[in-house]
Amino acid sequence: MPTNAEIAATLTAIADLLDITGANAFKVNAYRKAARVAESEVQDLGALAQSDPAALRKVEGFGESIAAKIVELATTQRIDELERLRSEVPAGLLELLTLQGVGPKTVHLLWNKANVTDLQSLKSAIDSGALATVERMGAKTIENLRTAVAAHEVAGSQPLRFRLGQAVPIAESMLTVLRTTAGVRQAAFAGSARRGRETVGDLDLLVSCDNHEAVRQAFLELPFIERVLAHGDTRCSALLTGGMQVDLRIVDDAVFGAALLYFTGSKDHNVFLRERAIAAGMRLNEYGLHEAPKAADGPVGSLVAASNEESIYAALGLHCWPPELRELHGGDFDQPPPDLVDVSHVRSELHAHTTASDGSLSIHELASLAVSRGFHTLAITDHSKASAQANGLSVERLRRHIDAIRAAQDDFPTLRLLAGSEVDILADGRLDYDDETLALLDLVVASPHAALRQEPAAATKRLLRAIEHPLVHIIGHPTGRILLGREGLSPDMHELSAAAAEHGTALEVNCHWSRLDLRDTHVKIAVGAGALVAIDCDIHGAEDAGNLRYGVATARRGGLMRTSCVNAWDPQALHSWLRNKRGVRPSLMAR
DNA sequence: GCCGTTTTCGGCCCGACTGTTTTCAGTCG
Repeated sequence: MPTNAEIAATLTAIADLLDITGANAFKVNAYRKAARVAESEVQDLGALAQSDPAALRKVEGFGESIAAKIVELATTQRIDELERLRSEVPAGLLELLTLQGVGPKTVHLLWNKANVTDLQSLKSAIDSGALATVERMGAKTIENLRTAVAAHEVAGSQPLRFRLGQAVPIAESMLTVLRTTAGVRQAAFAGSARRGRETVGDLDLLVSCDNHEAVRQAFLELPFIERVLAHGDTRCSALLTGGMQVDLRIVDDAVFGAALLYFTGSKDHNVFLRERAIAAGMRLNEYGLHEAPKAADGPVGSLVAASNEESIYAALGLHCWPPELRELHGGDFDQPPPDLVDVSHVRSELHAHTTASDGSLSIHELASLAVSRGFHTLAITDHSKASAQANGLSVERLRRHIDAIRAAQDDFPTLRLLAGSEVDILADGRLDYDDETLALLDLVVASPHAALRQEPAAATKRLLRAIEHPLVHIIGHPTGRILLGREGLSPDMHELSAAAAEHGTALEVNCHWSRLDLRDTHVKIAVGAGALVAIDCDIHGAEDAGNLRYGVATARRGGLMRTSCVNAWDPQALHSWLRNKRGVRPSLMAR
């Protein structure tokens, strides 16, 4: 049965092939949008296609034709239309679409006028001079193709993605420099980084100022810029060392909000807002919300809103939705957004390591860090014995460690120190300490660290057993995935979330930018099931505290409200849950 | 191909930049 990711990839393949054949652009767009929907959908579309095909039609972007193709894929493992397209279009042409500056029209031209069928034949056509005889292939275009092919051979055909926690610091360091440029009023990063996506393809920087030229110059002189792709009066694009693309937009300060809204996206959200503007007799672009033109080709009417995002949403009769939720939500935007958890709500760290296992801070250093973060509770959760690579604690060492934690409590009157453990969930779901040992602890985080290539059914059973364990409070990084590195477990997240809700066990969003596990779609499932969620930095060193923002962004993308986030509770609610988690009801939770 | 507070047909977001062209096509976001 195809996964949602496989369905998305299939729909994208159809879109790419249709594009190259010169199909109607709106049709191509429909497939691309359906692919984006499939990728972020929390229902198992393959299973739905088999059990209730009619339900597919209720998903935004799936009409009669695309729903039928998903059913066809789920029941026959193939799609006739896709096979037909593949027989028609040389397979090697798809790779050309990934070249910088090369789109479907150019591929179509290369294929039909220069007999190019893959990367190799494109190189030959460039080197032999054959391309120069083709229409619209001037010297500059051919040189750009040569550069794009060379870059592609270094980077590979997968478009580069960068992890959020690596991209954001780069964006902020660039903004810090740009803010010192004369005439700069406001500066921010936008795009998928502002929406908190776990990986980003590029950086979008936005600056408002009185002097466009000065900002442009300052940008082009930034360190790490390897190649300038484009530079105009309002837009510059450059590649950084390492391959990340950075796009700078320069606008007047009066329209900063409109530009920020537009460049934050998502694409689908922009389309939604612009259509809403048209329906209301207005026009929306990056320069503001205006009254519609009097005549079809006439100038736009008077300005309605532009200086900030809130005023634009308000003028469209909408609530201002947070960037993390500006993805695909169909008609949801007419409703007020949920009261999402925020970085400022988080008042406890429930997953932290000391030098006793693989952390770099002592108990006292960790506690001081927690105090400086304004927290009321810190759980010390070093590794259990099975994590030998992380110097996991034997039962004897754990008992001494608990004593040391209890002894340190006296030095921190405003902070409640909890003696905890991050206990390995073994491959069969047993825990790495016996119940008698676990009962000594104030808090138990149970996490999978090994056997991360289990079959989904085995992984589900394994994690369910830990969720149902009465002494477990939190399931740490439930899938064990490493972004852009390791897929991790693929348990049935609906089943896990339902069990977590029933047993009062929290599922963790691990804030480290290489994990972000639970991921956004999993948080959404957990929220839908009414499960509790913990947001923890899994602190190994002081710098890890700065990752909180990434975990919170991931949780917000999943729609997590502060009432369901145990780290946002006041001390009474949190400690009451820890003592007897089954009994906790929302009335006990902090508001 | 999708969709509906202009609803089953006729729309579908819109502007910047580049390069090849003398007014525009293609790409990108």
